[in-house]
Amino acid sequence: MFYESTKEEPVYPIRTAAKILNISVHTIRMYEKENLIIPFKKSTNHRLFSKSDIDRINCIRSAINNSKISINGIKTIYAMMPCWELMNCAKIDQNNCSAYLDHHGPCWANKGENTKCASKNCRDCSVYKDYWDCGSIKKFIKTKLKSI
Amino acid sequence: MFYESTKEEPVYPIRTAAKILNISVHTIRMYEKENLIIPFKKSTNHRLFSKSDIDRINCIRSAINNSKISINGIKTIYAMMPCWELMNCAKIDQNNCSAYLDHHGPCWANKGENTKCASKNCRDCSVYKDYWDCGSIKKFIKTKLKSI
DNA sequence: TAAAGTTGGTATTTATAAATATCAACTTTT
DNA sequence: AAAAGTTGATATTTATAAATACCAACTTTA
Repeated sequence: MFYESTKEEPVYPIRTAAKILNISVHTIRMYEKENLIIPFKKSTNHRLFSKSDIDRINCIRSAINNSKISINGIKTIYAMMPCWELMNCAKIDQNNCSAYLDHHGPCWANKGENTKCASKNCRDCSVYKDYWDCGSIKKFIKTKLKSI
Repeated sequence: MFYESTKEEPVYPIRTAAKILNISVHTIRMYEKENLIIPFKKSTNHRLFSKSDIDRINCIRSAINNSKISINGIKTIYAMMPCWELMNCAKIDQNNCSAYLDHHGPCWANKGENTKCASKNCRDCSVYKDYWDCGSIKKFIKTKLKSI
């Protein structure tokens, strides 16, 4: 019952989401292909979007249209997020993980085969859910560095 | 004498730099206007570029042309650099400094009026000189977090 | 079971970022 | 003092990222 009332509940089919966002269905699917979003998928492979997904996509569109950051730019900014700190990854995992080593995309597009993330659903991960704008990513870095 | 031999020595007039980089003079000036580069300026306001400047501009062009990151994207990535850590800024300076608070451009485009950076020439600062690609910025974050 | 909606794919359009061209005034060099 | 180069500013071109349109096959809904 609690879950039902959260912003995370996947409720909107893609067409409804597109209408809310005032964009085309295919634009949303492009964002998925580019690894900017991870929609919920039903067993039949149909996508469902939550209120939080709508917020997230609105943020992406603002980055593109207002801040004039390209999609590849957004992916690179996502790559700056110190996911290994949030997830408390072991040193050995870090060096097996292209999310740690690389800087071309978000961790959920890069996760290593043998890390603790490999078996997880990134849609439910805090790195994905809570850090999708530049401000919150920089804020995370600040907070972590403050504890040195 | 030692200085004369470094990569930092400003030696190329803008036209020469443009020829080396195989771009137009105005493209270089646009990068400066966008705060991606800080050319050395003679007393007559004419620009001079060092070997290091050439490397830096080549890196910027690769980000634009190969990685497909827009100029505003590059500026936002620069904004992720924890300059306050490298500079050991006082807490009080941090909260007066838009480089710390903002995330729309590099610190040298944002430095606060009353911080220790205000009177410095950013061209000579390590933040500007040593952290101009995504790899080195992420690496800095990694290294700093490791010492927690 | 008919209507409405979704899937992945390719092809096309559109919007605009990035780069270039042009300009008169000024500076440096030889 | 003439030639070469630079300055900032505006206007224009070009390259392409972002978004849209279209498609046949499949799924859901009522």
